[in-house]
Parts: sequence; C-alpha cells; structure tokens
Amino acid sequence: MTTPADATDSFEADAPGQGDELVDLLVQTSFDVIAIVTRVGAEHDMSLTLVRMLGILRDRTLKAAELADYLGLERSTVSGLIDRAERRGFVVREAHSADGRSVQLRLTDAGQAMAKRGADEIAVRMAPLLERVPPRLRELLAD
Amino acid sequence: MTTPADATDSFEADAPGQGDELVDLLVQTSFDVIAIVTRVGAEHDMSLTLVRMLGILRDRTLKAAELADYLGLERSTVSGLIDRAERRGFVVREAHSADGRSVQLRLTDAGQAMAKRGADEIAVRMAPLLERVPPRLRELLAD
DNA sequence: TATTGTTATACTCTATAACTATA
DNA sequence: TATAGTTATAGAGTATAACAATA
Repeated sequence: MTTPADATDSFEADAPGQGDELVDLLVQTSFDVIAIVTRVGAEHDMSLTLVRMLGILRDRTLKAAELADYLGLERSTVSGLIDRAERRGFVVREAHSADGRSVQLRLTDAGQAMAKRGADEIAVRMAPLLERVPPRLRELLAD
Repeated sequence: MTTPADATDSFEADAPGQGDELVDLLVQTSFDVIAIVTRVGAEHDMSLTLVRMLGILRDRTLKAAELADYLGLERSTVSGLIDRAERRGFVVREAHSADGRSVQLRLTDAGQAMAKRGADEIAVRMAPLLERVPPRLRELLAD
C-alpha cells in the first residue's frame, strides 16, 4: 500500500482480498473440528494435548524429544504430559535400546483402547459436519 | 456390534471404518490451521483466545455473556479475557442501553487494526496450504 | 561439548463457587 | 427468583532456566 495507484494490488501477499472467504471458512471449520476433539477429550478427562498424544503414539513408538517435535512443545512441557499420561496408565516409559539418555514411549493396552475409543467418537461427532459436504466434493477430497 | 453378522455394519455410527481417512485429514488439517493462528497470535503476544475474540468482535458488538457463548467459555473466564484486552487498548466496555447489568463490548481503533492485521497475516501464512488445493477443488469449496 | 530428559519456577488460561447489582 | 458480570481460588498447560546423565 506504499504505491497508491497500483493495479496489481490484489495480488500482493500483504493486501489480501480475493481468497479471504475461503480462508475464513477454513479457519472457522478448523475451530469447529478442534472444538469437537476438545469436547470428546473432556468427556474422558483428557486435554486436547493428551488426545493428540494418544493419536500420535497410536501407530508409532517415539522418544520424548520426538513427541515434543510432533506436538510443537518444549521437552519440559512434554515431560509433565508424559507424567500425567503414565499416572493414568495410558503410556509407559521404556529404556531406549541404543541411547541411554532417551526414553521410548509406548501406549499400554489401556492407552490403545482409549486412543481407539476417542478416534471413533470423534468420527461419530464429525459425521454431521461431513454430511453437509456434497458427495461429489467428498470424493474429490479423498485423493 | 451387538448383532454379530450384520451386513450393514459399515453404516453404523459406532462402527466407523470407511470415512476415517477423511476424518483424519480434516482433523490434521485443522490442527495445522490452528497452529498457524496460534503462531500469528503469539508474534503479537496474543493468545489463541484473544485472536478469536478480536475476530468475533470485528464485525459485531456483543455483550460479555454473548461473547462467552461464541467462545464456548464461562463468563468468569471471559471477564478476565476482557480485562487483559481492555488493558491493552483493544476493546472497551460500554454501558448497555437497555440492560443495566450488561456491558457492551466494542473494539477500539487499535483493536480493529490488530484484528485486520492478524487476519491478513493468517491469510498470508495459509496461502501455501491453500496452494496445495487443486484450483478445481478450490472453486467447489467456495460455494 | 552437545543432547536427552527432569525439575523448579512463573505466567496464562480455564472452571467452580460465592458475591453484587440489576431485571 | 433469575440473569449479568466480577472476584477469589485452584488446577492444568505452557515456557525458561538450571541441572544430571549420557553421547
């Protein structure tokens, strides 16, 4: 906006206009989705972060530092998160075979069960939201 | 799953299977989007909730209780949120014309400016994400 | 020296409960 | 009585900084 009569204004990255409805739609939808995940978690006394943790560890075994990367959180934060998850029997800290400093994180059977249950419930809650998507569009999305 | 040999299994709400990839995609994308909004907010020392508040009040004037409904938070929580936003000059509490108990919330010019700036920055950060969406699909989404 | 994980500390966000003022 | 908002309090989530153990 430093050059007053600039015909290419609407193509500048810092002068949005055209695609904003789509951005708004995506942001609003995202908040709705996260709200669903948060609610399902809350019904099982789990924070959004704990739900994410179970989802991530569901089909992986990770070191604590790797989990921190996945979650975008500090190691110290994840340390406490693991504490709480372990106390509830969802996860165990195992010795890492190759690195004495690391701990390997693994879901317990209870953790696996809760992860599956949560995923199922989330899918059910999201069904009404997905049903509003036209079938043709839904197929396109599944590429 | 109470009737063992049920051919309509895959259509039962509590026996998900088919559309799970789509659900996962939507959830993962939502986390990515929220991460962008969170990061943009953090760069301006704003929590995700404060960013949402500015976005909501951008084209509306609301009572505190209404804002709480929009955000899905308790009134007491929103009270503190308004405190902090007011202290930073983003919003003002005005007397409600018809109800002496209520406060009317209105963005200041600074609040409007920050709301616009945040929305613009979010749109810019989301551009790479949107560019991965095929144009044909993007048109369909904008219905 | 660098990295992994933990602990101590502090701040923000959130809810519950109790309260005041108004309806 | 019921509703709008505030305050006090407590708990969870988060980051920063300092630390011990291992690489």
